[in-house]
Amino acid sequence: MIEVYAQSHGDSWFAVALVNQQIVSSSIAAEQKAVLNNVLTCMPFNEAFQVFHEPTAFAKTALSTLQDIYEGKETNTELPLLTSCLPVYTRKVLKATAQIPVGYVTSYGAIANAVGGGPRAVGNVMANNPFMPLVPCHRVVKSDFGLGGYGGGISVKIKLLGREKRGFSETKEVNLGDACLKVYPVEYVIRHLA
DNA sequence: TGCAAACCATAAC
DNA sequence: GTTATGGTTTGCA
Repeated sequence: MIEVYAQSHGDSWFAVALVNQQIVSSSIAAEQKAVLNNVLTCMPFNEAFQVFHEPTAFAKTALSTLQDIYEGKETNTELPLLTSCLPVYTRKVLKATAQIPVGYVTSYGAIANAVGGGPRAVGNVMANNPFMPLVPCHRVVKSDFGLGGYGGGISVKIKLLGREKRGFSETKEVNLGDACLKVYPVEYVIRHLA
């Protein structure tokens, strides 16, 4: 049985789907219908689910983490993501994406460089990212610092990035173990918007 | 700028 | 197997 929890805060909706204390999918969107639809379509297997209104302690933690990310806060809580049913390449991309620190962005091509494959393949993984925004796919943009897209709506991506400004000015490299990922200050993207 | 062609893993047929 | 599909990239006019 998959448990689904949804809650609104301010102008947005947050939702998570759990199966025995592990996160199967999560989402942020402007409307309740949209978040629910997101988590449900992202669920990797066909199993009965039920929507609950009283969150368990674990669900509360997950939801509040979503909210923290949405507000641009630093989050250290590591939540258990259930990725075992996803294709290997997808997992590699998600893992790399998860390493992008707050305040920085990278490009689809840069990730492709680090984990192998091509930029479009990376784009595909983002488009189907079940763990939005736990895996910060909003920090992945086009190579010219144009926005690219976002599952929760492009305006959400802009809001998120706007709140993640940390005033960094230099590019940096993140160590992925077997490879390096180049990241750029989020300011580059903001500047590109104007 | 704008457009066309190459790119690459997945899912759907 | 084969085809269709992207949250791309790059090169060239």
